[in-house]
Amino acid sequence: MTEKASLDPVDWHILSVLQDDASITNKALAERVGLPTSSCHERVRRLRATGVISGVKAVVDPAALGRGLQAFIAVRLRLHRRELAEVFVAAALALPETLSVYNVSGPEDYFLHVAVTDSAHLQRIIVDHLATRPEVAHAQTHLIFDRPLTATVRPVPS
Amino acid sequence: MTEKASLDPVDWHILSVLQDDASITNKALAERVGLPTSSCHERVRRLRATGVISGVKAVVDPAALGRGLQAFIAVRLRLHRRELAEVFVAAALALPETLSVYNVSGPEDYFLHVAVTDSAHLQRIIVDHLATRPEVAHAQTHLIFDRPLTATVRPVPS
DNA sequence: AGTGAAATTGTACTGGC
DNA sequence: GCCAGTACAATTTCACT
Repeated sequence: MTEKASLDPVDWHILSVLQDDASITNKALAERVGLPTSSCHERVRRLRATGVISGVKAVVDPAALGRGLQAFIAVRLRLHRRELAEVFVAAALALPETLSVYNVSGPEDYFLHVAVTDSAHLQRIIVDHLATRPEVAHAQTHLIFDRPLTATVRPVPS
Repeated sequence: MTEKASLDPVDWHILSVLQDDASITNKALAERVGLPTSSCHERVRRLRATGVISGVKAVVDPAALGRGLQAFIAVRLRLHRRELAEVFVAAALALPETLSVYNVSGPEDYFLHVAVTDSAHLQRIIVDHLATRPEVAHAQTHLIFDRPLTATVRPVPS
């Protein structure tokens, strides 16, 4: 199951390219990594089959849809309502503004990553859909400045 | 610039599918949304041209590569070293374990999203590459339980 | 103008070396 | 792991609502 397939430098090169742009044709990818198309295709097939590449997804920019403000909302649940965690998670995921929900350790229980139009919109979400939930003890907002800086999964020298 | 192109329900349907799996063929996508291939292709082309779809990326699962533990590291910088923020960000992105860096408001200045092999590995990163940096005042770790639950960008009823 | 159908060009993918 | 063939899909063109 967790048989971490060991990747060679060419595999990492392929992953580097595909994490940046997976709409590249196999032909162009093969050229960039210096492989014939059939070999390159087989490499990609294996990376998918072994679960290293878990999927290929279109990235939608919320800012292009008028939702240019992103934030993390750190939520603490009431101790005696922890059994309602699943209810909370379901409600959080049902919010159309939600991008991701992280169940975390530490003083807070959940991090919600949301994309909203402006601070008023954010305030409305928190007041109407989070702070008023009985299982929620506290919600702390962290506005995200600029754009999130996203890196790729890279090899870690063991 | 920020001309939020108004999308109809079919566009949202397309976005919903492509955010889940962008490796679907245009033909299959057209069938699922009930459109001829040419119309569907044109819709997708426009979504890309207007920046709504900012890219197509392969999703790499760190767990399949032996990095099954993820965490947020909330970092607070020293007030009188804020001008070194760019240096810190560069260092954070250079860490191969880093997935994303968020510059946030609130008591903390940065959230680092990292993927590591285990808690010892995480400890090593923090001690060797974060806590010892002169501009870093404090680093608080939030382990991420389970898998992050990721949603898609969806329409928000205005 | 944007949608529906068909033809062409190119690539993805499967056999064999 | 590399080469060549076959089938299929992406993309353009044209007619229509």
